[in-house]
Amino acid sequence: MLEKKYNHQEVEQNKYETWKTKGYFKADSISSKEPFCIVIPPPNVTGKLHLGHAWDVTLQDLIIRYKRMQGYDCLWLPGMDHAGIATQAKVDKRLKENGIRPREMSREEWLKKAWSWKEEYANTIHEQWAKLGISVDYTKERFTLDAGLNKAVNRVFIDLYNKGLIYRGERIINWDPEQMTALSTEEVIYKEDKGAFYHLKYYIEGSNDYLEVATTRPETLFGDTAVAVNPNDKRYQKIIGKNVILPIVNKLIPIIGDEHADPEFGTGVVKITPAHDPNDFEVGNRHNLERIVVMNKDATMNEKAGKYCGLTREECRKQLVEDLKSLDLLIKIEPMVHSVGHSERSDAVVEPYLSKQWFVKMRPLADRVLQNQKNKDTKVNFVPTRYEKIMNHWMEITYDWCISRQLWWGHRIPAWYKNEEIKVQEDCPGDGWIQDPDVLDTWFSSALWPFSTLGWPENTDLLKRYYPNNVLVTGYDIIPFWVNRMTFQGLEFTGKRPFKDCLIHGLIRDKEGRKMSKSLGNGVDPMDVIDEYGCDALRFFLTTNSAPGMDLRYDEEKVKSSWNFINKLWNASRFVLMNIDDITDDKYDKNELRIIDKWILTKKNNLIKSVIKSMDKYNFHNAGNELYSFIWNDFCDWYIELTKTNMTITTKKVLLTVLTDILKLLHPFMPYVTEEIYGKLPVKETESIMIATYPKYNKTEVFKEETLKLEQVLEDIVAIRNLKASNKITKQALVNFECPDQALINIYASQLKITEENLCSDDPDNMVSCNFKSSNINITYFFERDEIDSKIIETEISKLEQSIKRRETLLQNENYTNKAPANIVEQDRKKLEEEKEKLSNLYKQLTK
RNA sequence: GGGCGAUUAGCUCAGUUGGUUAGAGCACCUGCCUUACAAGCAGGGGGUCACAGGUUCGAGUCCUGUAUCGCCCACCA
Repeated sequence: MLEKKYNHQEVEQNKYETWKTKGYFKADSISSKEPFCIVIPPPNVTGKLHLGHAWDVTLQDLIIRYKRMQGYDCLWLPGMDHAGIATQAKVDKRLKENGIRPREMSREEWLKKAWSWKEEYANTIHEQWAKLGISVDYTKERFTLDAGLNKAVNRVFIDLYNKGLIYRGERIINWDPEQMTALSTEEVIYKEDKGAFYHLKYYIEGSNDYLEVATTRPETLFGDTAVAVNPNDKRYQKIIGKNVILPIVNKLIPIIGDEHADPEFGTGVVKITPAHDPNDFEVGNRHNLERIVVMNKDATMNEKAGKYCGLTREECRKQLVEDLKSLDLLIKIEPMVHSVGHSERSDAVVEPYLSKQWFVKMRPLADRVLQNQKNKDTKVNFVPTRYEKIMNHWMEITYDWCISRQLWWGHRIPAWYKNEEIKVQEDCPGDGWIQDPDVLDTWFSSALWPFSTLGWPENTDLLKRYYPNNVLVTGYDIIPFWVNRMTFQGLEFTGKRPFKDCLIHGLIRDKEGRKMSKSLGNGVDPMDVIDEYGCDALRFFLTTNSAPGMDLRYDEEKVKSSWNFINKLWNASRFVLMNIDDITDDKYDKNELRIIDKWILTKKNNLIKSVIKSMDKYNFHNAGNELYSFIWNDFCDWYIELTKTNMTITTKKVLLTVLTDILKLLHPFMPYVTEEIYGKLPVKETESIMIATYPKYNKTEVFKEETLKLEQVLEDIVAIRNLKASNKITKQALVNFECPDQALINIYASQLKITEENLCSDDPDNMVSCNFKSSNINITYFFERDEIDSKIIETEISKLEQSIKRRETLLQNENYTNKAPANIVEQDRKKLEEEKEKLSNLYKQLTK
């Protein structure tokens, strides 16, 4: 027998290990079953999982458990991401805390430390996955840096290189001076910073005139190789071709005409620093300008900066501005707010930096995606669909992807150098060849995740069976980094989309709607929530409190409310189990079904139909809310109450049937408690609910007529209770039933607590009669006159009268009756009749 | 500058292809320890669906515009 109160800690103990050892999580590859595959978005091995991860994996577990119960052969493939730059930063930080300078270690030694870090955090993540109850197939687990995936990465790199889609070149890239590596544009976060516009004098050669040049970055002037004006700008047209004297440096640089200079902006004169600005780089290309790098890799000034050599960018700017001022070359400093790029990981101000890096040529790859998205049978289907636009837009504007990183933690670039020669291949070409020391952007390997984890480039059985994946579940913030790149790599290397559907969820926010972050300290550890309320309560909260694609506010009250719901389920199950211990099978005799049984069976089947519909559309909040209201309102508040007075053997079997289906429908939402209760059922099809079959709509269990009849009875009961409550009637009234069906009379009597003494056959004198009539039942309540407040009845009457009037006008409107669908009009007619009937009963109550 | 989303009950959110008196949870009010559950039961109150137009027999839902908040992308010499 169940304990009186739901105890999540006890319920959730040991079950995960049992499921795992029984092999329930494993894909079975049985060819008669239809395959269904999800690959987990691999969490970074940089730390613990947060609430966002919990949400993400819970959604996937929900889908997988649902599909598994529906008879699919489900592979949910787990794994983790080495997270190059993020992990390297963490490992370095730890080494520094222990007084070790990471860059002074040998690469091999450092990698040993990194791998042991990986082991440590992988263990934590495994423990957390277990606590979240997720049914991933651990026998297929992968890591982005393991040998198989490395093979895939090399293959893709080499192949793209041979196709001319990967090249090495000197470009302006985003440089993180703290991590001392190149970044992709996606890894740069622009923030509004307070800066200034420094207006400087660039004297024109052989003249006392100067050009007023405005810049936010005076320290880069050492790299200036021209100043540009717009060729159409009348103010400056005449001086194009002349030279100016570069302040401090005192060398001559040309004045050039270039469209890049916007006459409307600033002074209309712009200094050109091709090695430190992407636009200037382009200008430099057009005018064949020299590119002078003025900084070292740590963003300190180099020898080109003369006496400022060795200073940081910031120090240099400060001193330089002082010096310009004293030389009367500074006109003014205009404070301004402008957006400045910061490194996503280190938060360092990113330096646009001329450097030799590897790039993926994006245009052809992106075009292929755009083309494919036009075909509804082969495109990636986003849920909600609006996110498809985000991907398409990215594909339209994307430019070449810088993929080399000056890091140690990652896939080594398969390129070899000997003097000026380059060979791109997996193995060392021979003596004297040196491999590129750099590694690839983490996302280069993550982009292959949907197929590399299945054994690609080998044409494995797994790949054939589970690719394309059925659905990918991730947050909208990851679309540019990951979803987009998986899509073009999938198309390029497998010829297919990586997944059919892409279910997008939002971000978890705190109760005030703020993003959860370390700096705000408003993060919530999912493990703490699980300790306090249980995994099932957390899961139910996460899956039923937002629509697809929307953000979710974490609200402890709602987790509590989920717990309460589970407790309700627990107690309802307790009631059922207390009453069915003599049951040996659940096959009820259809001829023995009473109206209440038929009603609940009908409702249950409608529920099944509607839950499946919602689940298939990823509308989990709908499915969950429907289950909630069925269980609480229909099953507990009505059916269980109705069974109490007359518990037949058939009713017991119906109780068991309905409870079993409820547990199965709820299992994807709350695996533990459903398993616990299922285990206590006297009759069940399988040893675990995980491998039981998902309920199906059964039309032989649907009884429309009886259901309607009982619904009316229940409505009456509510109306009578309401009448008694609003009139504060405490004395038991006299009641007269005119009804051929004793079963219905019993229902009224039990729910309204009417005993034999209250029954009367004649109209008593001096009492107010209240009539409730539904189908062929006529109930008359007799109350003491002073117990009935006529004002309450009058309000009722006026409400009804208004409604009747409204409906009559509507039905007289020919536009409406002609154009509206017949069933809608019919419904209105019916309602009107009902209202009129009700009204006449109310009049009787008033007049008698 | 371009795009997207939100705006519905005191709070947090749902609301299917337009269908006519708009739902839930929490909170609130009244009455109950009724043998599964007081973390509960029974009953109840509460909304000009941001605003202004339009289409329609009918609009929370579709169209146009406005406002406020939030996000994404681009630019910012």
